[in-house]
Amino acid sequence: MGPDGAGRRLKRDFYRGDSVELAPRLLNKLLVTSDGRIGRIIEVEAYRGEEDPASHAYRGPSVRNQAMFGPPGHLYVYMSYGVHWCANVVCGRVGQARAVLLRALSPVAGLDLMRSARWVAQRRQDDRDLCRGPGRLCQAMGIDRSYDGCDLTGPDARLWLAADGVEPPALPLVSTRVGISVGMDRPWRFMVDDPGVSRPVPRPGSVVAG
DNA sequence: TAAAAGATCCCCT
DNA sequence: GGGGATCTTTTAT
Repeated sequence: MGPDGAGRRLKRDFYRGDSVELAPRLLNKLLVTSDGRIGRIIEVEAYRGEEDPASHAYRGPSVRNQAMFGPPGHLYVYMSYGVHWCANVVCGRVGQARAVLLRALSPVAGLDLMRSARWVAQRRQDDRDLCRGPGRLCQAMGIDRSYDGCDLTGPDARLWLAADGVEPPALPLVSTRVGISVGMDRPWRFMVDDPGVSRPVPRPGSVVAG
């Protein structure tokens, strides 16, 4: 742990690789907010710009996906079905539109803030569901439209990633991505099997290693 | 006008 | 722990 109690903040160079290469390296890293919320990344999906029919960037730049085409180390936030926000870590080079969707965290710190951000009227209040799923993750961490395009490496960042010495799994769970109708053949979903959080279940017919 | 990188919620066993 | 209805923005046709 670093002096701020949340490991060392990742720098720009960490994000320069391709999304398929970066995604498994994000596992077990910490997602940290400036108000003390910390979660360990346990599930991600890689999206690959113009080469990936499931990517928002497949048909080129638009108002929404602008951040995906920008520099690495920034965040791309979009609204899914008018209901929930989803957060992606932009990587690769400018113009490539590579990004990794953050799908689940294991809560580490600031759980009271996460709970108050999420449980307004829900009947079922289970800490295992606090950051499980891209929508719940964003709600718990306070990520909304105002975070779209923000720099995760800037000195005044409200949100960043950190490493605390816990390495990514040597053999992560791997499967096809969730909720897409094209590009289903690509095994670009990566997971840590965290007993503290509901077990992620790869879809039938998917490739599973480890 | 229709589809979307559905997930989340409630209700049920 | 599992299944189905529902939420309502954004983009593409």
